[in-house]
Amino acid sequence: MDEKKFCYKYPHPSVTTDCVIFGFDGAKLMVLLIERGVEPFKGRWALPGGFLRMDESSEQGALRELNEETGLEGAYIKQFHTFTNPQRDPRERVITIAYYALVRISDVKGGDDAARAEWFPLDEVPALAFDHDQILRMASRELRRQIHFEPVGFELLPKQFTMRELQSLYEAILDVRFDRRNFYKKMQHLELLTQVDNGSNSRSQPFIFEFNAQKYEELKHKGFRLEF
Amino acid sequence: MDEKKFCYKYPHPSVTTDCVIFGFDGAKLMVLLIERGVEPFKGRWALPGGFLRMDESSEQGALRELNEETGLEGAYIKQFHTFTNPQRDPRERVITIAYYALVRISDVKGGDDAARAEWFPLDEVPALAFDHDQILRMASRELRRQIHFEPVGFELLPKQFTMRELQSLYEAILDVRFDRRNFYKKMQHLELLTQVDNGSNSRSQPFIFEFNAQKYEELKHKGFRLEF
DNA sequence: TATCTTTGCGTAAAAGTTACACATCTTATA
DNA sequence: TATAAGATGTGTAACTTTTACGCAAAGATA
Repeated sequence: MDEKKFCYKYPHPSVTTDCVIFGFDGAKLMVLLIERGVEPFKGRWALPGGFLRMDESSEQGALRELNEETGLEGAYIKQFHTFTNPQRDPRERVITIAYYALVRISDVKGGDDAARAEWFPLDEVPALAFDHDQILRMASRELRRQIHFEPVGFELLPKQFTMRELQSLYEAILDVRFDRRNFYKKMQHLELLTQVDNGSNSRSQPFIFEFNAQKYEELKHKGFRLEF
Repeated sequence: MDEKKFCYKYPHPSVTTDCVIFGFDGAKLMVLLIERGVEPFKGRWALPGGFLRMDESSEQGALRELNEETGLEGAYIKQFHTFTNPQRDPRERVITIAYYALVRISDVKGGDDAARAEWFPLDEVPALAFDHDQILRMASRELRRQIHFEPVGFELLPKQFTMRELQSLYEAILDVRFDRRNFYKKMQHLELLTQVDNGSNSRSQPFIFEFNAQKYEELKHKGFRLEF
């Protein structure tokens, strides 16, 4: 079955989508990788991804791959760059449209694929297959940049969370430390969070918050910025 | 000559690069468009672009197209999105890797291509071919976003310029008005500009400035932000 | 000459950021 | 049980940045 029946006047590259799947375990930013079962780079860790079908957009393709790998539907994904180095795949010319996804680790189930999948702390990722190191680096940089302008962090947190959890998330992504009290006031001032009545209003039982989706959309449009 | 000799087991999309070429005429942000000479969309205005060759990266392809169209070498270009809607080209599946370029209008010569090319003010661009309206909108948005963080504006200005010209550029891109005196002080404080000795130090002969490339790189790395 | 515009510089009020202090409540520990 | 340790929500003063506007000097305009 090596029949090649799709013919063109000029050569065409193959097109794939790859996805950097970010999660947050409460302390560190994590990345989901899969172990390659075939050559080239057999046994090496790589980003999940696959070939783009002719009837789907790259976004649909990335969501499909994400679903096959994690069981998730409709997660937040963002296209951030297309990698086109002619030598990036040793077999043939392949360009890849790269996305990153923000997911809740607890929502991820084992994928359909038999491939072994594993979460790695972002700062402990081993050398990856192909140019995936480069893709991962750019994804991290773009996520950091995006989170300055859009409060996308909540995609990584459970629906309800404490101020400390939110702060830990931002500290992990931006790799900085904030003063707990100033962070608290800043967030309060942004009016992005809604306080949930958790009954017990005691001191060491921290308040529970939810993101205010309406305010989020507003800030996303008006331009939001988080700096300390 | 309809011989199709490049054959694959699975169908492959065509891959092109399109480029939104921005210029600044001293008052308005401009875009360079070309008039299509062939169907589909014959006679309509479109973004310059073309097919990606198998031995070049998309960046090389975009620079090549830019050179063919404007005669420019090594201009500033930035990849910002890849458009993959399966129906975006009525003939066949084509995905396009989109770039924007920042150029000095005065440096642009007529291109090699016989195609008619023309500068349009960004807010007076007619309906374009394919999905190029959408591509142009996203390019404008991304440029606005980028200019908040990186002082790329100087790519659009002559090497030497006055403070008022710089302010006009920022006002045109961001579509806002600044207080002349506050803009002046802010720029001074950033230390991004070098004052050129233009001999006559009189009041109504404004100072001439140049961008300080070293400081530019520094700010680009550290994270720069222009807000008023 | 008189008037207007442009430019560079100055300054005070408002807003935002930073660095802490503190009382309260819970949990851990002796 | 008493005490120490840690976490949380609130407050506040010093400092920096942003904003709004005044002003004099040098052309340009009439």
